[in-house]
Amino acid sequence: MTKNPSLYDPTSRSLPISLLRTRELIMEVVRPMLVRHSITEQQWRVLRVISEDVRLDASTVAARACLLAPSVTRIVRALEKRGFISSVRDVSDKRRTVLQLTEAGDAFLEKVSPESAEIFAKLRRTVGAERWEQLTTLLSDIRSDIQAPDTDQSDAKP
Amino acid sequence: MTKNPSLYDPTSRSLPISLLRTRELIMEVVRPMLVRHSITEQQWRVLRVISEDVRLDASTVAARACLLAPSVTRIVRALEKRGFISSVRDVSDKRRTVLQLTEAGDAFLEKVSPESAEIFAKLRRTVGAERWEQLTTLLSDIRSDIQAPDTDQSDAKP
DNA sequence: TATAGTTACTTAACTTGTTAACTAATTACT
DNA sequence: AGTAATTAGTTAACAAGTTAAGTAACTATA
Repeated sequence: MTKNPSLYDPTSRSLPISLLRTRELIMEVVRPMLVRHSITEQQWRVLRVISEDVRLDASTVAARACLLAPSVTRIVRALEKRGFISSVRDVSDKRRTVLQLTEAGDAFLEKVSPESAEIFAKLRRTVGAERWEQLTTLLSDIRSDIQAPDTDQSDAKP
Repeated sequence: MTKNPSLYDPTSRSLPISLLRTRELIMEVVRPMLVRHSITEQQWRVLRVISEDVRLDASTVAARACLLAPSVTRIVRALEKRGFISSVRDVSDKRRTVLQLTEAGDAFLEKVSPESAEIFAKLRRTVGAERWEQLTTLLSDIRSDIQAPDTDQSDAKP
């Protein structure tokens, strides 16, 4: 059996693995809070995404929360049952479902907010505010690059 | 219903969500390759992790591949069946399972390697080598910070 | 204005991940 | 040495994600 360490980056420098491990480390700190409030990670993401806009259709929420459509169907049902969001058929395009935060959903976010803020403030102190900012900015920039791979068409399809 | 945009960071700057979205964007490019070689993301991570050391126990693999123990049990069985790894009971601690890459597993990694390298080289070019390095380094550093929250014991338990 | 093609979402079947309970082995304590 | 506590891993039951097929609505085109 040949050990060939030069074939791949060490997993500590593989970007997908590195992103996953870092996220996992952060979520270990955050998860207990979500459990206390009886909400899943995915439901939490959907709430956060919906709270950013007045009205959002299900597909957009799926994309922004990194979920597939069938998962969103279930999560929306759960959040609706809990009274945190409303889902209404779009009048101008009856295929679409328009999702909105309810007052109860908004109140829930407000209730959880201080706890969440404290956790992240502490994490931010641990890694240093500067580096924290650096990371969020880098991630955001890199996503833009990948989504809109700039003017270089050298190996784009003809 | 009150829209209160100041309660939380926009999701684009929330670190857990940002890490997830960035990873998702990268995996969209990588996934077709894994599908072509009939291997799941999780199996791939386990293979990569195991390939980094001569022998590794299942718990260590679980931690490094961001998987839970029961998932590792299943994945190990699948990779073993495919002949990519061997799992043997540790002689000095009979609770432990020692995992090792087989020749076939090594050959598989070598076979997939060029494809993988090409995909990542291209991604790296897209975001710029400098920023790519910056990100991997930042992530690695930040993980160290969180794992070993340095000398500040101001709110550590007594 | 039919109709072929596409889009948005849902449902169903299957696969995976998750939690909790369990077995076996090792370590710590008296 | 003997027993309690801990650790490593597995199993089983359940929850969640995934794929593929299906329905309804909309768009483009002939």
